Amino acid sequence: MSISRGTKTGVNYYQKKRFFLDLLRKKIPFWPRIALLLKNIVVIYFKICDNGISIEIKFLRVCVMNDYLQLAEILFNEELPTTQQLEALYPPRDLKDGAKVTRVAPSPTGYLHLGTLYVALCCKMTAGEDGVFYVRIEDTDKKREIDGGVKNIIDGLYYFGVTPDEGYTANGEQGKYGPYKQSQRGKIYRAFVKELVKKGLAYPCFCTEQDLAATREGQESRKERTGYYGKYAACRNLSLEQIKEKLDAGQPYVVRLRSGGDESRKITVEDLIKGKIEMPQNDEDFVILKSDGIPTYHFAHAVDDHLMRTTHVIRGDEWVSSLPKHIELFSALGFKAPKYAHIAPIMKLDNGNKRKISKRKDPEAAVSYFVSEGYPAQSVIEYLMTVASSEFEVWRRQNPTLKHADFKFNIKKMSVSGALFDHEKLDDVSKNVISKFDAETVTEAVLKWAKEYDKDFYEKISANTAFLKGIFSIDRGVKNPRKDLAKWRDAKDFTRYFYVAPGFSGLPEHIKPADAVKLLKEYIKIYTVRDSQSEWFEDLKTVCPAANYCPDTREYRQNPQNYNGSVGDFSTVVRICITGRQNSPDLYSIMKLIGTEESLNRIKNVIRILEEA
RNA sequence: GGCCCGAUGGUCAAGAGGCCUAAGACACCGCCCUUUCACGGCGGUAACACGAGUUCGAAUCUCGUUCGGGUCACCA
Repeated sequence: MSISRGTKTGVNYYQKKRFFLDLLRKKIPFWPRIALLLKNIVVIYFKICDNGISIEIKFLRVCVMNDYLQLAEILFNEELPTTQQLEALYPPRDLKDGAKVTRVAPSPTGYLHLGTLYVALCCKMTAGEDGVFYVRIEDTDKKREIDGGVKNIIDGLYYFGVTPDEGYTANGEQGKYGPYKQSQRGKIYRAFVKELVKKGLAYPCFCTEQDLAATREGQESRKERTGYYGKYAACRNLSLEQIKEKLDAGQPYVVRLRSGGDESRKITVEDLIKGKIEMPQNDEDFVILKSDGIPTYHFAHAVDDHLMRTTHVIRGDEWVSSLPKHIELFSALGFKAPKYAHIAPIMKLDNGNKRKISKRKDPEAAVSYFVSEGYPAQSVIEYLMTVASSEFEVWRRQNPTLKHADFKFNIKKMSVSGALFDHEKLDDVSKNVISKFDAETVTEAVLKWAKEYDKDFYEKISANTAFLKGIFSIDRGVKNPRKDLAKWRDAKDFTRYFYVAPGFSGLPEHIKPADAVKLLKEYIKIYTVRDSQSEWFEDLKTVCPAANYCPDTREYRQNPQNYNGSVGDFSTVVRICITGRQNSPDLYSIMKLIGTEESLNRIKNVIRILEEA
């Protein structure tokens, strides 16, 4: 991070320039101007005697200070810590060299957003073992705040294992850099605003909404850049008397930064993800303290991230455009700016156009969606990791058993533009995750999910959990497990035929119903539960000749013309009888699990249907 | 509209002037394995937005066009 004009002293380039311009433009009334000049002379004299450098710097401070000092006292007539005290209260962190301090700063306006989770994950991965990842609550907009908003967010973060080291945690506030809720940091913000006012870097503005709308309209009709800057900054040069008058009249006001920026000059920011970003300097006198005394995001960001000693500000890239404001703020406050990393948002396809995933339109925007669908937390995190880093998947294949946190995450390698949310990919990732779970884990998870999100299903499966576990034990725990389940909600359909006999939806075309009937009739005569799958299969083979089906698949493949079908086809018929589908886990296990009687009933039922047809 | 940013298959992406006849993953299709269903293995379809320039040589650097995204509040 760098700024095109360095600031070596307490007073920056903007201030110097502004003072001279104001002087030249005669914005300062006549007598004070003379007074200023007189004082000026003295200072200049001093400075020349001293060391002869930075004459104008000292003079600004001395001359205008009186009014500003008074203003500050009037505006902030309360006991406030000094900024020096605050600096001492929140000293630089004692961490290993190169350790990173990151944070996620959600506002409690609803549920946890997928984007917030994503950013939080990147923050936590960046902080790693040595660093600190903390949660700060940005509740500076009281209008949008909702009840339980903070809890929603923290619970969500914990559910997905993106647990903070500091700030808002499950155990309440933790850490020495708090409070971590902006609504509780009023004095801190006001202390810094006061300091700014003292330096002439901030001033009260009494413009009403209507005033602002009017200037905006004027600007628009003249095709000028809109905003509160330069000559449009109506309250910028109010005299102390004028301000007092309005204050006495009880007019509400905001505090604005007195910007020293020049729109024709550029700032350069080295973003960790996007690289070099060049933008015009900020020249807007934007609001730093709202009329309710609460700071805006911009101001809170500068103060909090400085005081909380954040080293890496990782946030959504919708913030890129306010970077000039933040840079100027850090400079005005005399803070060292943190490193920035702006993450591209997760997008959605909407009518062929990409757009940011939206709370209103997309169920996936709320992480609660993934919870209610029954995606294991780990699946969502794994998926988010694949989006965050293209190297993650390769690493995962090489290290199937390690935790995602062991992956060496490099935020610099993140994609510059937004990725489309890919449901199919999520399902694939999740199937892999679930396929590695053991039966016990799956059973418990499904039970837990169903209890919360599908009562009927829960009633059904909780009656006999051993049976349920039996279902999930089939083909599980082997070297290459099946991948039937992407989410717990899938379990309902997946387990359905274990509980109720399936409907009959027909045979594949190449199997003649008459043949099927012959085979099945023979089969029910001999069916009995066997001790092994191979014995079970032998039974199928034994029945085959009844309809001239070939018991040997290889032989059948070589001479299909000699047969009506193969033992493979017959097993499909049985599968359809038992499960109602052509695709299921190991049939032998299923039949064993549902029991001989039920198996025979299902087969008999299909025989009847086929004969009636 | 101003200001920023971006553009490689349907999707996510590797790619840093010659290793590019452009990797890998998802999806799709085919084959193999297999006692069925799967799992797995192998293979296939499919991309450098367009136009100039720089260069012996461009997916890669520059400019322009087009398209896409973000942002322009007393919201974060």
